[in-house]
Amino acid sequence: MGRQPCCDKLEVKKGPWTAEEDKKLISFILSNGPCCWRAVPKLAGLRRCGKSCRLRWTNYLRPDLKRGLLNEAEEQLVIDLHASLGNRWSKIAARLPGRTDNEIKNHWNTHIKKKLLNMGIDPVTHQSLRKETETLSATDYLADFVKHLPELPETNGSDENSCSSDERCDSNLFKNAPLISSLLGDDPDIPQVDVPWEFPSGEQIFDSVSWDDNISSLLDFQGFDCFSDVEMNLSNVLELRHEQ
DNA sequence: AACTTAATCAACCGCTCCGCT
DNA sequence: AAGCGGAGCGGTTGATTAAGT
Repeated sequence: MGRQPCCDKLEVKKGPWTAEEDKKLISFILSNGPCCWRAVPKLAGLRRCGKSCRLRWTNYLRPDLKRGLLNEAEEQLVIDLHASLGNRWSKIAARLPGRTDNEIKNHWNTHIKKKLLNMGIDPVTHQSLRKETETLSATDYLADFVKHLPELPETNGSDENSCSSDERCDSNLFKNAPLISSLLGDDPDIPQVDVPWEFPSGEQIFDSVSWDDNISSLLDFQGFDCFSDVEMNLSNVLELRHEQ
């Protein structure tokens, strides 16, 4: 006797949420509060799994969410927290108001991890990756790096396999390896891995604004131009929430 | 302009945790 | 104490977009 599935998989819709679905969910949650997720889809008139509704609300629709990339301070905080908490994204997210575990996890995997690696820091242990290599000379390090490059097919001297098209021979290969780049630079004896942190120019849509500002921005941002009924409920809900 | 590759992030899946009976 | 069910968590997938050729 197995456990009942959380929802009828034949009946539920999957994939990206439509604006209409978002509207229904927001309207329902604002009127009734986020409770009993299993019942939410039915009560809100959605053909979605309760789990999916919860995720959509907590990760995307919640009015107290910030939008846009994590700023430098937030990123540093994530790194610090990760060093002590590990991959406990929800715990980390709890320390960053307006950020979700999913958002932080994604940001970690796509941005921070790479930055730490570029800085010579192991993103798992937060220890320097260069412990073993920092005593090597630059030449030894370079030799060690090249030795560990993936094996490539033997060349037979023909043009199509010649070095010009070979990744191993492409100087661009080193462009993403700051340590190697620095070794190839002016002062190879002192590897410099001071890679600037890149922040795409995306400005914060929601920076440090109030809950009330956030929700009105949310409604604007989601492009719901027929939201007057929700907005009418909104101030009541907000007042209730703030009183609690 | 067309195609390919890489990057991003919303959403899903399966597991664990925890409260209730 | 054991079993059940709902909620939450973390890992992974896949669609979309951007960048490169």
